[in-house]
Amino acid sequence: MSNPKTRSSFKLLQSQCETPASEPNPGSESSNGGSVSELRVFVRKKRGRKIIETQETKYEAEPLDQKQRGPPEIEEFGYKQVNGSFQSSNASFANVPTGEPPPNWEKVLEGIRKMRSAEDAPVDTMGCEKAGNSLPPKERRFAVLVSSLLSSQTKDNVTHGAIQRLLQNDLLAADTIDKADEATIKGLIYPVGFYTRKAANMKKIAKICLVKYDGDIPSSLEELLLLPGIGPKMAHLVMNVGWNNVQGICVDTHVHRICNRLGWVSKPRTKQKTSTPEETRQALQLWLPKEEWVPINPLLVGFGQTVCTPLRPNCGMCSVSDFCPSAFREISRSPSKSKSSSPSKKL
DNA sequence: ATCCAGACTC
DNA sequence: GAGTCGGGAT
Repeated sequence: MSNPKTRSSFKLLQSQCETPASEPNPGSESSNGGSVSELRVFVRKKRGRKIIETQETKYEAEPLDQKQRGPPEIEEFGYKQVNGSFQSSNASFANVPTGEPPPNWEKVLEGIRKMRSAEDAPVDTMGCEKAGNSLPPKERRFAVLVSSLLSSQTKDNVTHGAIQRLLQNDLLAADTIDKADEATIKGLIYPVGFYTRKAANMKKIAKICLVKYDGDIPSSLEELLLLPGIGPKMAHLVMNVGWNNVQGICVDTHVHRICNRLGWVSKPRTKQKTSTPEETRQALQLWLPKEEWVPINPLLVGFGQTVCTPLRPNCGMCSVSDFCPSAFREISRSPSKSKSSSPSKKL
């Protein structure tokens, strides 16, 4: 059956724009850009939370002060401080999986691929990057960032419409968004999910990109994570699509849920399920070969929307249920709210 | 009325 | 860890 309500943001991943690896990385330079006049950007990490403020005063950037706060929570990204400035972390990231792969994982993956292809999944082949394709690299990357921001919790066509309206109004670049009215942006991106916050985040992101990255986007994972509204999932997506640089697996709730059902991930040194997508990502990266890091997402997203659904997984139609420890075992969620003694009576 | 799904707050 | 945001689909 067709699946018209694909809300994956990962169509972005499918058609990889040709991004020369030799592209300049303005964002990876030190954060002391300097010569921008009147603007002030504080980027600071406090107990793992983002604190980002922008004001119309003087430019000044503060790198993360991890020393003062104990061990950083993103140490695995290879974050480093050198003379108070950021350093690109690509080289320091250990990307060789060393953990023990779960049994039959290759069969399971192949089985899921078959299910997905048989189902003519429409998950991809269009997307916001189309709008960006005609743009020069810097603008294209910015469009990718905005598209990612908008696409979360939003269906493809809605996201696409919003991007088109932004494009028509010349509001898909850092400088123009920075000047634009927040209410205008809000109106243009409606009805994407959480449009109010996203409009505000777009303004902040535009300002930060303008001041700190000369209108480009951050080129490292940890700097992307500092942008408001950009969390682990989107940061990895943007690294993949925007920079063609795979730093980690893009784990959303589908990947999180399915990997746990399959018994592919667990908390360190235990057999307990992971409790967050971040935890899942780290556990998965311990053993999954890197060639699979990008394709695993669109694969499991589609699978998770059609077969291995959150509420009632269709184990009966799943060809890999024999390998799945959770097959036919997931019971309906706790009927927490049903009040009346007889839940079947509805009027 | 419930579910969806990512980032963030408390 | 639970609640919040904001629509749309069911």
